[in-house]
Amino acid sequence: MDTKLDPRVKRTRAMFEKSLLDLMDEKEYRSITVLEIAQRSTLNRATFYLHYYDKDHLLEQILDEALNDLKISVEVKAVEYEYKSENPHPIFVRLFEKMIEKNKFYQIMLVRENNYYFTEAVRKIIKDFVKEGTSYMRNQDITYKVPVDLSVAYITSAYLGVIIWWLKNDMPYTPTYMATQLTRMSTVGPFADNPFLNSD
Amino acid sequence: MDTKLDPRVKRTRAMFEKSLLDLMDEKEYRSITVLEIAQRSTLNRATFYLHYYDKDHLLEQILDEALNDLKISVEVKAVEYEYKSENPHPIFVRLFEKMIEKNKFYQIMLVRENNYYFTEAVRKIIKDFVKEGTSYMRNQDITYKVPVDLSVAYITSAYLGVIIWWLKNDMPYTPTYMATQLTRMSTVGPFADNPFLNSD
DNA sequence: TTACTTAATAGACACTGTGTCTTCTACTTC
DNA sequence: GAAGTAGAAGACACAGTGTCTATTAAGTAA
Repeated sequence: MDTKLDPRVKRTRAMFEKSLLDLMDEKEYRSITVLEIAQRSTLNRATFYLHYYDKDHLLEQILDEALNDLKISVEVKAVEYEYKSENPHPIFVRLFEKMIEKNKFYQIMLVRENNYYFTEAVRKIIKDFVKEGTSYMRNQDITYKVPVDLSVAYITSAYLGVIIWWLKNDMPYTPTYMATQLTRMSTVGPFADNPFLNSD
Repeated sequence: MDTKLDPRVKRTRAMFEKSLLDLMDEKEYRSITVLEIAQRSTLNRATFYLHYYDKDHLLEQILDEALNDLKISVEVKAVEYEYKSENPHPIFVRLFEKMIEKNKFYQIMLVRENNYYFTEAVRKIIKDFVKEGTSYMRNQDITYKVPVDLSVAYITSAYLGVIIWWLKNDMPYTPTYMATQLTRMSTVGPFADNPFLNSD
């Protein structure tokens, strides 16, 4: 069903996708028109409507493809990981590596455009990862003082927010460093010696 | 300069503001037209352009007023606070109280519409609050293992994200409880006894 | 109260962008 | 080579924007 597509269709869609991405690199999404996308593609505006309902539909296709690509590289393929170690989870490292690989794309969607659909999809991926960690903790009979749903929302938002901060600031730290620091923040906190543990 | 406004102008602007807010309660911002706002206000469309450049400009005015209101209730008015105590910072509690007071507004802007301008302004308010806490820590000669800018981004995003989560879920916890849990999360972490501190 | 000033109305206008449709031409596939 | 489908080109009605002008209504100050 994927290979049996008319080569003209494949070519056309690829051109529309590339054009929108190029335009989004130059100006904000809101101000881009279907005519501009068509002209940039050297295709006719009517042809656009042969493939998409509207501009949003084209963007959605692009985002879905990117999300698929991200999900694949973050998939758990029999990764052995010891939660007690100081090393970050390899899947978490891969997330940062993917974002470096396609950093222009992620900067546009997560930072500049702050695209809700895409951001929430990335949040979901992070959330699933965070949930795995907390369910591991509960299996180890480690009890939470903070409600689990609240603490999952906390860590997920923190991870996502820092990733966006990191992209915005042109990725100043390596994937391994980032994954290590975030893991540290969500488990032992930011301090060298926790000053609050005595007064607890 | 505020009192010397023509009463007709005050009335007109208030009507436009109310109309847009009412409409945003019913449908998404994108789909609202200037004509609709005018009709809802029983005012003429041309009158709208006497006061605003466009729809975005009107929304900006509304958001600026709301931000001003929020900033005032979160202002540090000689609040005595002991950082070592288990009690949350009273200013932090006030933030949640304000959001309950105007919960419909905050739900629309921070959750449903996910308005970038407003969300970032709220983020800034939270960030300033977080920064105060970390600068207090540094004055106490408490050293950070995680870079400070990274840990500020982490805590700020976590706070903001949990606030949005809390609004989305119809504020299931009280302001004091929320402020307490978030303070706990950012200092001692989510666990009753931290299982990572031994292996550190 | 009157006279001056400014707001709001009502309707018209040009303009931009959308989404659809039709006819014609050019590929692709069998 | 013939049939089927994709894309081009241009026209269309429509919705919404922002501006402008002439007219009416409301506020202000002597």
